[in-house]
Amino acid sequence: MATERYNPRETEPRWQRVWADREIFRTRNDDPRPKYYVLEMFPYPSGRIHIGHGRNYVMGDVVARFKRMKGFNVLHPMGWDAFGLPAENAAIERGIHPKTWTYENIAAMKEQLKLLGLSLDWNREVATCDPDYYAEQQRLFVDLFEKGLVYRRESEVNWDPVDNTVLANEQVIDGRGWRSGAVVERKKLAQWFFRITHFADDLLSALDELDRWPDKVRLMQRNWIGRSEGLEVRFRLSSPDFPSLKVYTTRPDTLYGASFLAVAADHPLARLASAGNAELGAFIEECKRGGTSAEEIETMEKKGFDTGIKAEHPLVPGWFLPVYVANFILLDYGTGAIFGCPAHDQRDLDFARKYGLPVKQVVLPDGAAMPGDAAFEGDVALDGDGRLIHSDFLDGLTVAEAKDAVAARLESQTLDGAPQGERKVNFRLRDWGISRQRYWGCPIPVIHCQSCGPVPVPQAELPVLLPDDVSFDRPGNPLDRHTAWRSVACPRCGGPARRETDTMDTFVDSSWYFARFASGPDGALDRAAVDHWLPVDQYIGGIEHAILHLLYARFFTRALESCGRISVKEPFAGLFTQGMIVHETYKDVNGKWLFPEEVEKRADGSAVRRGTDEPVTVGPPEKMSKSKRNVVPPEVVADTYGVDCARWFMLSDTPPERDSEWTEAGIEGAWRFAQRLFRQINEAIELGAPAGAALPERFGPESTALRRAAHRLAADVEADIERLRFNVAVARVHAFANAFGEALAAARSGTPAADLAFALREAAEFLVAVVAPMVPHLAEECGVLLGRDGLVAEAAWPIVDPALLVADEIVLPVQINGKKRAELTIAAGASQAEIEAATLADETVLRALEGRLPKKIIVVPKRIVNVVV
RNA sequence: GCGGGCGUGGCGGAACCGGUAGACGCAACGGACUUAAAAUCCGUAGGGCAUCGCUCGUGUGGGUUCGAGUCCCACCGCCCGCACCA
Repeated sequence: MATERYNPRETEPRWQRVWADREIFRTRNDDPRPKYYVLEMFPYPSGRIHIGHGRNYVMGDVVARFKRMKGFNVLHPMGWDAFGLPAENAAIERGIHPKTWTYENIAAMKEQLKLLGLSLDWNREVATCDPDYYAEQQRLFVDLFEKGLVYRRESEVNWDPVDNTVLANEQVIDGRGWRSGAVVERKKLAQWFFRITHFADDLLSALDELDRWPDKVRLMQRNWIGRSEGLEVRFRLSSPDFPSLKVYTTRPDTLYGASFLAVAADHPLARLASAGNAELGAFIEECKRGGTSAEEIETMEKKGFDTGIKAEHPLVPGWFLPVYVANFILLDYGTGAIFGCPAHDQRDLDFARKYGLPVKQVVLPDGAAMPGDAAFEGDVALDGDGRLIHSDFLDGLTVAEAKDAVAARLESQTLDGAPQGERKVNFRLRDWGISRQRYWGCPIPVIHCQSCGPVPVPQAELPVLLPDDVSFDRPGNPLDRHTAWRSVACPRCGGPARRETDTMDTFVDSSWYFARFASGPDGALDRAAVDHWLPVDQYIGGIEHAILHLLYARFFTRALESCGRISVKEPFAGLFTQGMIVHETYKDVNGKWLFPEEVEKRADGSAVRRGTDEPVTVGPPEKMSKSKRNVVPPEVVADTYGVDCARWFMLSDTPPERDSEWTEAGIEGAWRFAQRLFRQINEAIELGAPAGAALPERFGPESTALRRAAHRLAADVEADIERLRFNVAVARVHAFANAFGEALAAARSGTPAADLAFALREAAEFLVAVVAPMVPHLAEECGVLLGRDGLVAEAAWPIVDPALLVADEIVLPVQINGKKRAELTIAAGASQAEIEAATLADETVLRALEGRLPKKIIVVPKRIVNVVV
């Protein structure tokens, strides 16, 4: 039979039109079926997409299509995380308005995304820069403000002293501003904060319930929140102007090993001490140099400066410790002051060695020999468990007991009329600074009045729209310079006032978009709809968002709940973090990056510039990026192989959470498979029973084997998709196609009997349904061949007969002393005794035993037999 | 610096809860079909010794166990995040 080849260039656009015309992916909130909300993290509209962007959308689409087949009312929306820095950079570099640039990018990327055949409800599309989106965000801000979850305080920014502008961390390169090259300083500005720490305990404990999140993400969030139980200890100081210093520690047990105290450079004590000490003043100034990022602060050389002030040890009257200012102490964490116990903390040890401070061991690790001397010699701090030594009343106690004993002692001891110690729960998590001194973001709806202070913009006057008439010819925030926009009347007293010119962190935009998708098109949060759809059943995105975005979204959902806007507290019930698509990089003889289509691979493994003999250097696979040109545009793939092949390839081989390499060979393999599948379906229709044939009474061994394989396929792939193990699902389809191919070959040798004809037909229908979520266009085409009514996209998942999933005979591997020596074929229901008897009667086993007597036989049901001799 | 993860044939990877390591695919090689090519189909295939078979083998080194890719300890390499990139 001259079977036609599957032609994606013709069929794919046709089926996409059919889906669009019939609006089958339009989701209604009043649909009575059980809901299922699948969401991929929405993209930043950076320009054009490459095939690497498509991976997580395709994964989400497989889940969405599969859940539809399982009878769910599926919500699968898409939008644009459209505010942010790159739009302003485009404005500065190319003179194009951020709004124009952004909306042009959205239009282009939407066209490209549509090529992928995703089952999205485009009616719910939003861009966070749409006024109706950020209008609601401003209303939510005011709600949070009124709830006391928003406040203003000073906090540090990266300051470029040449451009006189605030820099993002990524704009600070080696401690210098990216444009001016000036050494960056830390500068304090009054900024707006969300009180995320209000929910710290709940954000932490609720992680236990998120059982469909990866453990690693939950662990990262736990560590980020960083709950610790410790002690605040007040030390009496020798300074009359600063009588005591409060220190937070999680290791009060090591207090007898203390050798110094240290405070942050911007601690009030540091400022006070520097008053009469120019050298210390200079050191504090030096500490302000460099950016604000923790990475920069913690990797720089640890330095300290002795203030000359002494602190009296709270447990040993007359023992005085020096007080340092140190560049690695953060004012935001704890009390901004620490005591250093060098023997039991690595950072303190490095510091003590550098400044020649004593190092006294006070914890003896379990099993270690008692040192003769309290002075500790090593370079690796002992931060593990053990028992206290050289510590007076603590000697012999465990670390935990000693912590408690010190806390009890200091709680009852007073200094200046108050307890000297106080047990305290502390969090590493800091409140969320949302102020950005930039134009292209959601304006913070606050008006500053000289007499009334900061006043939220009244609901009736919202939204505060971004003005369009701005210029980017100078560094800094154009809103600051826009006097007409800035000047307003105070909503409270009517007096002259000015608008807040900070805009919100774009993480605010992405902290509630999933709730907006659930709501209607007018932009307001629809409580009933949000409560119906949330939480998102399956959220899919990159691991790089494991902490910040996900934590902020969890916070914001709680905040909205506490304002009475919605009833849900946790936004994402299921989370999956997918890997990136990587591609080889290519450089020509001049070191210039080349696009993949400019490179030709020769049979000998060498690479040359297409159409020439110029050699090309092939680099290792890296994340697809415009700058390295190792990108593959989706149009090119769609035109040559079709998007189903691209989808199939993206789902194949590599586990979805791992990075996957895009190769020409891989996409060709997908093409071959698509053609093979199409041929097999054609052949099955020719040889198999007609549509709707009655179930035969009896099935022979061949037809039973095929039916078992088909039903097993549907059951296994269903389980694989539920667990998002797409690569395994693909492998199972391949394995089934191999079995199907054999059955078809056997059937072709004669006229198939009724039972085999039925099984062939059934297998074809199962196969098409099973691959439909992954290659939906091809499946629709096969659906037509099968004479199916209606669209495969709207069909049901195959119904599996459980009787066909159980085998009556199994093969058990037999080990002797843990090494496999034989195989035993035995009834699936055989008892332990029967298995043991059969094992010892087996010829191969007896030969391998060489007459030795079995000491023990371990039978693991349906798994393995191990004979120990 | 701190937190988290990953490491299995030539390549991508499979292996449930500690139970046959290498499923499935790619590349390769051999064969069939063809005037030829493409396409397709069939077959071979971790290393070593080699006759059934034996032996080594999941980044490295130790350990627990009847049995370890899987659990524990130490180390090496790579990747992600670190609060103003999104």
